Amino acid sequence: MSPTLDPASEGCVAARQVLDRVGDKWSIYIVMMLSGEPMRFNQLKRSIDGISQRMLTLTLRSLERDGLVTRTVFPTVPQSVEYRLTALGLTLLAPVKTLAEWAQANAEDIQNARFAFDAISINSEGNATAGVTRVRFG
Amino acid sequence: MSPTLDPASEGCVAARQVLDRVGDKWSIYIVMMLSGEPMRFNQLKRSIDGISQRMLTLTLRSLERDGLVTRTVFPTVPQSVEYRLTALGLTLLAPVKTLAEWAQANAEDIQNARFAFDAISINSEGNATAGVTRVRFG
DNA sequence: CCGTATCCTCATCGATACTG
DNA sequence: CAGTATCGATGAGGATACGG
Repeated sequence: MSPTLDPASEGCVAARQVLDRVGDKWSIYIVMMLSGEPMRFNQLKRSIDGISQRMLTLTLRSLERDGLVTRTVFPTVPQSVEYRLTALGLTLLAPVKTLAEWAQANAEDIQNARFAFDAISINSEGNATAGVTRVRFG
Repeated sequence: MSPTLDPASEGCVAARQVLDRVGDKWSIYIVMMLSGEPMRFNQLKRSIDGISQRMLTLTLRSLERDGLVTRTVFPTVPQSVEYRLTALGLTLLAPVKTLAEWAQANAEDIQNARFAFDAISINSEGNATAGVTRVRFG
């Protein structure tokens, strides 16, 4: 079909930009947590297992900077801060879900491929037939 | 619509798995380069600007391990090695393109949001009205 | 409650040099 | 041509402590 996409092409560059944005350790979790309702800082912190206060702050700031999330301070005592997806942030959910669906659909295949690959690696790969060293499975 | 996705839910975990797979610096470029035709090692190296021999090898191995790419050695002199997307690897192109399209559609909005955010940061953020410190733009 | 500031660790990645 | 081996720099990210 498509005749090889040049890495300098718009599509490649664009893809990498989203990945730089959302490919880090925590952004996805935060975006998905906010997909339903706005949440407060510590509420997010408790919901996302393993995230440090530092990384939650940093990731939220960066999402806010990119216009995906708004931060609203309520002058209660003690203060409370609410984070909410913007309209732009909401549109991000669709492509992310597409990605998640691909993952769920193919997780098993990938697992099998890994097992097969690792199994061969252990056997020190020896028996290549006619110069072809391809992983075979199934 | 959706009532907040738990980060431990399948969708979240799945999404992070793909991102771990394809969110690194070079995988996307390689997958997209191979989307049209199979390519040889140095051919890839020349095509992907800035990639080191080391990272090309590592990334290709990891793609091979996950069953996204096949590696075929031809016993020519000097030897040549051909990399090709598997059927599974080809299916990855669709979700990646979805992501790329989102990026292209919203790149400008994100840029504007960044400019706005950075501008406010410089002004030392001062004038919050009624406890709300939201970035406003447009 | 919602952060910021420091320190420290570990993985990632580039550069370089060397083999079949 | 297609790698592997080694080293060093950089930065992401956790732990902890403190401030508004």
